[in-house]
Amino acid sequence: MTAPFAVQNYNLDATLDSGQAFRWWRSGASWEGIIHGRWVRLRALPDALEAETVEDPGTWDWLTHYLGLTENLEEILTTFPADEPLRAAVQACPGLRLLRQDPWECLASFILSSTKQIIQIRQCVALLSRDFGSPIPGPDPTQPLHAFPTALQLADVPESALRSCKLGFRAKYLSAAARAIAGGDLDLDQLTKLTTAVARERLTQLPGVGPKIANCVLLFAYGRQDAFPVDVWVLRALEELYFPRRRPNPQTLIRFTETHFGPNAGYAQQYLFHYVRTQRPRPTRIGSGD
DNA sequence: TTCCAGGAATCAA
DNA sequence: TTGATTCATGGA
Repeated sequence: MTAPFAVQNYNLDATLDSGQAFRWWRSGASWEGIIHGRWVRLRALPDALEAETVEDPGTWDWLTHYLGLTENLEEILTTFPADEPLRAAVQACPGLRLLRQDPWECLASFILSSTKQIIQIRQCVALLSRDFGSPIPGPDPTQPLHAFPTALQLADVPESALRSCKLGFRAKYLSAAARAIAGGDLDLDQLTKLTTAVARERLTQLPGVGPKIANCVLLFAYGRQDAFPVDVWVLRALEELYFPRRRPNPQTLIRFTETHFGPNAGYAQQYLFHYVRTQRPRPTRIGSGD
């Protein structure tokens, strides 16, 4: 089943490969991934995206929602502050988008992301899905595919089995989170009704979820533009691009992110993140320079 | 305050 | 080839 979706200024490569989501594989000029338990192949066309599925999905709402196809990127960009770093970041990667992921998959993925690099996170997510996710139909019957395991499925998995997916010390965090969701202690659907601050507080009550991971979930799953995840890359971007001459303390930096970037701060964060990761050479580490 | 837990890729030496 | 670095959370 193939369908085209008209969209302007959508950078599929950058969006699917920008550390937001971890179940996408480049296949020639296309991307293959799994969204809500459905295999899908995506291809960029001029002013459109083409999607291919194995079965007739009926409605395509799950896909258009995930990809944020109704979002008006041009309008979002006009809300950015007119500063040089953001101008350069947007110019460096036009069409970069934010995805709208499933909250549980997003939360689980970022719990196991802590102190891991993107490639390792992808590996862990693949192993978890293979071992504990429900089988789903794919284009090649000899190649079994799996949905990302639900919280209910993971809640019953012994920690040792999670460790075999290379989760390391994060295994007990994922296990506890799965049990909290499966047992109803935390209702991910309810978070949509809460303010970002309160939702963040709920999320950080889970073990293994600090402010950075909570903000990733709030931004990448719930679309909260007032969630501004600060990881080592964004920290570097803020320091080098906005405060090149002094080293502000983290408090000052956080306050800066809360006010400077306007109503679409989350989008600004994504552009800065992608910019420092791809455009700029790794800074040469000079001993004890600071 | 500092260290460590798991671990695979990436660089510098 | 070896060795250092990367990643972010929580506990000792």
